[in-house]
Formats: sequence, structure tokens, C-alpha cells
Amino acid sequence: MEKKVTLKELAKVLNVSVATVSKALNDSYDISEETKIRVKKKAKELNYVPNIIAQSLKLKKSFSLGVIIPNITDEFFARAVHGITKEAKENKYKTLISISNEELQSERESVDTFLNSNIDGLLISLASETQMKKQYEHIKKIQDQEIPIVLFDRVTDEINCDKITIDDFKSAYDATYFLLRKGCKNVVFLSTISNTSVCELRKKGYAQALKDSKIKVGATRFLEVTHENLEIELKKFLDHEEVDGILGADEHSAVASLHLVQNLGYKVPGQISVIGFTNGSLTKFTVPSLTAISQHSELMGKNAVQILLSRIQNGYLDKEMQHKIVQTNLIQRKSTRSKS
Amino acid sequence: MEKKVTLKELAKVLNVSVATVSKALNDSYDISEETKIRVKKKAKELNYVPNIIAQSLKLKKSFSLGVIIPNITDEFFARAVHGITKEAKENKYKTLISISNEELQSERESVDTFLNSNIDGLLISLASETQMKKQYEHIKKIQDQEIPIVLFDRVTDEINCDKITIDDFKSAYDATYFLLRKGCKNVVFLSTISNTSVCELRKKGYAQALKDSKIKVGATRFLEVTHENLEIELKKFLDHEEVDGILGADEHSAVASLHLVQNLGYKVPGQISVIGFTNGSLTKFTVPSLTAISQHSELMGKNAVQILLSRIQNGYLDKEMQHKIVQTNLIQRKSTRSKS
DNA sequence: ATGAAAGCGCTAACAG
DNA sequence: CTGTTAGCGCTTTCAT
Repeated sequence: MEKKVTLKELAKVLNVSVATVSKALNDSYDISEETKIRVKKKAKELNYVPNIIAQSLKLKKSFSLGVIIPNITDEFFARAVHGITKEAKENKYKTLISISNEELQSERESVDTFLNSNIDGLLISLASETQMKKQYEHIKKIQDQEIPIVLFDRVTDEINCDKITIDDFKSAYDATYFLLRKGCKNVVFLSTISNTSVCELRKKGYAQALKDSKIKVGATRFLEVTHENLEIELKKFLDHEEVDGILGADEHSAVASLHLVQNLGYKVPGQISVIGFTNGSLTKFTVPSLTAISQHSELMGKNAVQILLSRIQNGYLDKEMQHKIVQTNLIQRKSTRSKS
Repeated sequence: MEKKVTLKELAKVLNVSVATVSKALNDSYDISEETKIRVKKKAKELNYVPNIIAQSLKLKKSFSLGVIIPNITDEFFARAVHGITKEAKENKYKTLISISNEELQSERESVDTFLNSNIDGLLISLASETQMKKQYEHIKKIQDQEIPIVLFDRVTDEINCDKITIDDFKSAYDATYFLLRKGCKNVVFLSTISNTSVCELRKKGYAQALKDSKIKVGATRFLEVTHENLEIELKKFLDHEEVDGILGADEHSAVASLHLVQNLGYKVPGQISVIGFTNGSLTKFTVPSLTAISQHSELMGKNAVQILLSRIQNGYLDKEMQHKIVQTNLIQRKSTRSKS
């Protein structure tokens, strides 16, 4: 085993003090060019790598960011994580990932772990249970330590911190409007992500679009289901109600409903049009391909890190908390009619 | 800001030494029951949390595992990460995640980061570029430090460490055999994950199944493409060749080909049957639903952590390296004929 | 049963 | 420009 070389050893070999070596390596002002070069050369030669743990202890800074996401199989979050890890890496930060599985308790545990790991900042998208129960003391606990937080996607007004989301209201509004413009009159809102802030905002956007419609359209109808009962609930619903458009609040509800209604004999988009949030990599392989709202999740992750790092570097209360909006766009495919 | 309480402060409040507090909290033998209780009570009262950084420095152990995966949008890896983080958390280990994006250089950088973060162990699924170029010095560098490694899914014989995979050969063999049994005669092997160990093994399994066939079947045909050119290459291929079965080496190739061949007018499963590796959550929503090989990726992640932790706890060279095989199974859906 | 002291590897006053 | 010293928070011998 190749033993790790420390500052002390470097110092001995170079016949200087530990302090000098440390300063030289950190490009301190008060070290001569000459010795800097000498030290750096030797450091490279002996394959010196600084011990981050020791640095952390001394500097009270761990160069690590905590990340908590509700789940990772949803491609939205998978891509967000990709953006996050990439941007963090480029800034020499490590990322500690924790998946809450939509559970409040799990989120609390992660916070505790992160807290005694001395993370420098936290990125979190809230679990549905957390949003439903409106329990945020664990988040406040982080803020008590003056550790900056960036909430992304699933946010709440009850926490004062930087935030980044899409414009859920507007995106849903636009998508609904799009369906109406194509001639749909009876659009239903379908979701498997009840109790999340994004779902609530999307519901409002959808409702407002119906309300603003100049032509007469059906009432607002919300169908909130789970992955498990989606099929049975939607079927029941279709038995009673006239439906010619579905707005899926998440990728799963869109893909699953697209599948189901066709199995039930409806033509898509002939009789029913479907639009879904989240433009996952498989949406283009459904039959027909799915019209979807692209959320640019990777970009959101990247921006979230940037905001967090700037907060870390400039101090906790440097300036007003910001809420950044990432643009979305509607990718038109074949699950919606092409003309009214 | 609520200041963090340290051992020193606890000691002062309790009128004992720092050493005593530390030992009491760690349930050391040579502390009286009485003081243990007293100390623990006070610790809880003052909300004491140990500083892991300091512990790490002292114990030369960071309680963190490094994880490197080739990508995260592939549901196989997303689920594996889920299994990993969950199992690690239950054992009080943190997970540092890095995505190599299939690039060797990125893998190297991650290794360096991990190395000076003093990870206690590494979980890695190799990037395709790494496997293609057979460059493993960065991995050896980890082993030089006697940090245990578990290779999962994408492995190589050139690294002596614990491994966990599915039986790629057998799974492909069985899937191919399944197609033949259903009457397919001209099965093509389609992959977008060329240059990976898993792809090579699956190719061999497929080839062997054709070879072992008692009835006369077409020759082995491998079609290795990228996400980008899959469509054009497969189309070209179908123009010249007779095909009544497709074995997709990865989810993407299966889903994309299922989609394409139907667009080209073939009936599935009437004229062409399709099987894919990785039983992602959307495969059941393709039309027709996709027969797939379930890889139990979450379980694989969990087991990988267990193996790694046992190696960490029992020492680097405790016993022979093991190669664990996770069972797969074929989920029969509608993209393959139901009888011959 | 408890405590004093050393030290993990590093940084940063401060002194020279 | 360089070195001495103290100390980050913790664990662990070794005395007592």
C-alpha cells in the first residue's frame, strides 16, 4: 500500500516548516516564488493530496452539498441529480444524495445525517408527505445552523430561502389552453402526485385556463389517483363522464392514461388528446408519441447548485432570497390533435 | 443561530473531563453506569451531535461510500442508486454520487475526488469508454490505498475485487431460447451499449442459444448502434434481412425498436417479437407491452453495499473476493408471441 | 472509574 | 519571507 504523504512529510523532505509548505501550496502572498515552485514540484512528485477531512475540520467547511429528492425513478429527478452532481463537481464540491421516498420521516433522518456531516448547503425537493403535513421544523433546523438551502421544484412559502422552479401555473395554463385551442371541450386533470405544491399550482393553472376560455367548455375536473389505482379510477371516471382531453400532471399519469384509454377503445388523438408534464426519454416511444411539457430538469439542477454556491460564498444573508423560474416548453407530438 | 455543542462544552457543564464524556457516549467499559446515564441525558438535553469530521480525522474513517455510475437516466442505474443509498443510510454511511457519463476521464476525476475525500469504500459500474479502452489504473489507485471496491453490473476480470452482476450470458441465452421456442427463426441482437462487458456477455449468450437450437435458425446477427442512429441503422438492416425477433440488450434499444418496426408496418408480435433487458417502469405502457428481463437493480445495489460494508469491516484481505450473481427473470408481456 | 495529554492533518495568527 | 505555536473536535493510551 502506497502510504499517503502529508504536509509534515513534505516539510521534512524539503527542509522547511509545515506552515511554509501549506502556504506555498495555497499560493499565499508571503511565500517566495522560488519556494512555491520548489514545494509544488515536490508535492506533485510525491503525489501529495491534501486531506480534505483535516481541512474541513480546520476551516469548518466540508465542501459537500446535501441533496434530498423524493424519488429517483422519476426521470425528472434523475436528470436534476445529473445536473446537480455535474455542476457541483465542476466547482469542487461533493454531493451527498438522499432519497426521501416521499416520506417526511426519511427527510428528517437525512437532515440529521447531513447536519452532522457538516454540509455546506442543502438542495431539497420536498416529499409529498412533508408538503401535505406542512411540517418543516427539520428544514428550519438546517437554517438554525445558518446553512443555506435551495428548494427546487417542490417548494413552499413557509421556508425563507432561495428557490427554483418552473412556472407550474403558467405551464399548466398553456397546456390546457393548447388543448382547448385544438378543439377539446372536456379536459380532465389527472395526477399521481397529489399533495405536492407543483400539483396544486398545475391544478390552478388548468382551472384558470378553462375559466378564461371564450368558447364554452366543460367544468374543471380533477382526478387524483395513485400509481396503483389509476387504471381502475380512470376507467370508472370515463364510464360516467365525457372526456376529450387529459392533462397529466406527471409523466406516469400521462403515459398510463394514454395507454389505458386506447385499451378502452378510444382513439388518441381522435377522441381523446393527452398532454403530460415531464418530457422523459420514453415519451417519444409511446403510441402515439406523447405531447409533453419539457421541464429542463438538468438545467434546473445546475442552476440550483449555482444559486446555492453563490449563497455559500457570499454569506447566508448576503441579499434577498430569490425565486428563479426555469422556462418550460411544450413539445408537440402525436397524442394531441394537430388542428381544431 | 443555535451554536453546536461540543464534547468540551458538555464536559464543562457536567464537571467531568472531555475523555469521560467521549467514553461515556461511546459506551466504553471503564465508565460507571451512573455517569454514562448522566452524560447521555445531558447530551440529549443540549442536543449534542458528534462532529463526524473530527471523528473521521481521528479514526481515519469517513463513513462515506463513493458511487460511480455511467449514467442516471437509465432506470437500471437509477434504481441501483436507490438501493445503494437506502442500504448505506441504514448502516449510517453516507453516499457520494458521481456520474461518469460513460467517460473514462470523468471516472478518473471522480476517483481523485473520492480519494482525497477519504471514502471508506467504492461502488462502481464501469463507463463504456473505460471498458473499451481497458484502462484501469485509476481503479488500481484506489486499491493501492487498500480501499475496498465492489464492481457492479459492468465489471472486468482485470480488477481483483468483489463483484456483483446478473448472469448476463444466461439471461440472454434464456431470452433468445424463449424467442426460438415461440417460433422465431431470425432473431437479431440489438444494442446501444456496445463496448460494455454486459453487452459482450449478452451477445455470447444469444449466439450460444442460436447455436444450441435443435431446429434450424438464421445466423447470429449483431446490430450495434447509438441512440442517435438506431432508427436509420435498424431500418437499413430490415430492408435487407429477414427478422422475426429482436433481443434488445438495453431498455432503449428494445423500446425504440418496438416503436420503429411498427411504424414500418410490421405487426408485433405477429411478424416480429421483441424482448428487452431491464424491466423499467414504462415498459408496460408501450404498445404492445414489452416482454422484458427484470434485473432487480435495487436489490443489486443493496447487496453491493452489503458486500462492501462487510469487506470494510472485516479488512481488505479478509477472504477471497466473491462474485455474486443476482437472479433475473423474464416478464412475459405482449411483445412476444404467446405460442409457437 | 476518571482525567491528562498526545495527536489525527491542516490553517492561520503572530513573531522573528 | 519563514517558522513557531495554537487549535479545529475527537479518541485513546497511560497515569492516577
